[in-house]
Amino acid sequence: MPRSDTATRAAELRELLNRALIAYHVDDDPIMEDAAYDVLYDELAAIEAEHPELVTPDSPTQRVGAPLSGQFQKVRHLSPMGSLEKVTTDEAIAKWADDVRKRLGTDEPVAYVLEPKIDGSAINLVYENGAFVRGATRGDGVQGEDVTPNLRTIGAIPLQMQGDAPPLVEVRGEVYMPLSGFREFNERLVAEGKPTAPNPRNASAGSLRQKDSSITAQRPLSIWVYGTGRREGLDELTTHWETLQWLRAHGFRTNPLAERVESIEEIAERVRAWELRRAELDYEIDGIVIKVDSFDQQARLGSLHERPRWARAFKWAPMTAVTRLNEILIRVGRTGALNPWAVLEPVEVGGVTISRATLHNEEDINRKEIRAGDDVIVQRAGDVIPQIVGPAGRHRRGTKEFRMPTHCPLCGTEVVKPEGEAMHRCPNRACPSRGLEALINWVMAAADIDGVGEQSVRRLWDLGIVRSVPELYRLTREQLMEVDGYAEISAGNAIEAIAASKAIPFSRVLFGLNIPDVGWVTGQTLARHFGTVDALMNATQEELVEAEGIGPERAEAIAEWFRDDDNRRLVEELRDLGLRFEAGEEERPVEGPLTGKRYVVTGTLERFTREEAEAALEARGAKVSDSVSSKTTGLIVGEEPGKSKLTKAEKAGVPILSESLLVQLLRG
DNA sequence: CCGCCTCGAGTTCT
DNA sequence: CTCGAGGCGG
Repeated sequence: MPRSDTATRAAELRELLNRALIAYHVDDDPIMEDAAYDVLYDELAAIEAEHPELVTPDSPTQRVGAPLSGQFQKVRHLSPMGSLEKVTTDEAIAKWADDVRKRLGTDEPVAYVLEPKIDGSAINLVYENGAFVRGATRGDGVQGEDVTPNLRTIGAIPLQMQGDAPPLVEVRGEVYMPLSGFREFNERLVAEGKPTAPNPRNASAGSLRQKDSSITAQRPLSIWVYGTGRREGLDELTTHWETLQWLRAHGFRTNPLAERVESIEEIAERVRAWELRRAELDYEIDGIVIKVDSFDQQARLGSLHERPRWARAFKWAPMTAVTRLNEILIRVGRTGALNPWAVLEPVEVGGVTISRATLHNEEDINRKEIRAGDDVIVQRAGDVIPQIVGPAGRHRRGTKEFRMPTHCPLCGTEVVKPEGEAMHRCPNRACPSRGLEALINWVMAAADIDGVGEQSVRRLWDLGIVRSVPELYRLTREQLMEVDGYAEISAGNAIEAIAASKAIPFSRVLFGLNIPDVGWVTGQTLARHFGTVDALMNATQEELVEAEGIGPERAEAIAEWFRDDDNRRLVEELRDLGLRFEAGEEERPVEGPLTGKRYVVTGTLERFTREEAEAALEARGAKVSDSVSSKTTGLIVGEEPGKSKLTKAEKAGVPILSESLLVQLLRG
């Protein structure tokens, strides 16, 4: 082949391959198969090997260079890469927009551009006459590290700009690792026995700082370009939105989700829409960047402390975080169940600081490979209660699988774990933890005594003053005043509240006795069915099964509890103290306009507390339960409702009622 | 015997 | 709120 023809062919191939790269990475619309690309790439590489003088800097074969020896060079950005002021609430956005309007004049229209805030590495790319000459990390904003060889390996970064090129332009973007690529990358690391990367941001930042660009070339990196720094000869661009279009037209990968809005109200609405869409993306975004569109307005707004007044970064409170699990402790519940919980290095998740989390049971802990001493991922997804998802990355050296203690940490009794059950239990009925937890349950839940809190109960227990429910009712004001925090008046009030709680209905007394499997509802069932404690105490298993919701298992557990002499003595003691052991008014089923209906209440109501609303419904004969099923008549929804209840109601076709409808319902 | 439903129990933070 | 498990109807 004559030399000139070879040169023509090389140029053709270069042009075609570069176009294919843009189609694949930028337009997301491939123009050739991977295999075809490889064939053409090999052809070009062969020509270049034979005619080194035909190699050009923008040739796709030139994306991987020689390994770097020594440190990365520091380079000054031509114009500084500022940082954005953060906002986390709708109100803060509104306040900012207000400030913008005031500074620009209240009747001047302002348009905003919203873009996803990519969680990756901020990068500055310098193009001279259309050629990519240098790229650097953000660094401190003034100077960063020159990582040009590594950036050249990223297919989505054009080595030569498309179309007319200005003499000089700095192009800014965020290099990131797509989630799909991140998963594969970590799988490869696992296969090679290497430590995995904790998150995509670390993986991309680490990839950019490789000394050998052939390693970076193997990493699944991409870029979203979002603007320019210094630019020469681009005076025709007068808005940010136009700049994004221009960048895209010149072969840069701009994010298709970017939007231009003309009112501040739309911003709040878009922010919410994106929060929902966020989980579907193949990359992580931690917020939304909001910019005033017009360059003229941007210039007039200026900056404050190096931060532009014309832009804000809206950030969602992260719903997961990584922190150290310091210790796994055991708490023994009122039924003797051993409950492991994690002591965490305090960390902020979803706007609140988390320092502890429950870990359910041994099997669950080890299935998730949770170990004391490791860094773990803490999550607060949708719900309020934090959970530990698993270890963040590799186990630290020396951390060991969790083992439930073989003996109760409080009384030393050997722990049992019945076949097929998930929970370990301390079988000692006299275990101090059970007595204490039972007392707390009485004060906080069953009798719900005002003026005495969990901490006071614990202190009374520790001081040895109150170690049982009867002792609580024999407590004197003088004794209570030995506890910190109680003066004459508060102690007197508390003693009165304790005495008043003797009047709680029979069903609540039953709940407070700590009979296994007897809670709020079963207490009520038993009170109604048997009427008196004597009838209940002497009931056989067969008689117990007659009651609604009591099967053989519960019947046996209840009968066994009442066979125990200590328990029978407790009942007698409480009866002598004046507690109620006969069903009264409260236990009589209410007949009313809403008899036979079942409601569930979720969220915060304006005119009542949840308890008041539930009591009002029950007073009219309705049954209030706490989970939605197809049998639910209606779900009453207040502010900030539980999402799972709403979706379940929608699925089951259960009507959703507002507070005003509830009021109408109560009126009849 | 399976699947739905309900109950019990343990729980986090401000 | 969520999980585990008993109750119970199909």
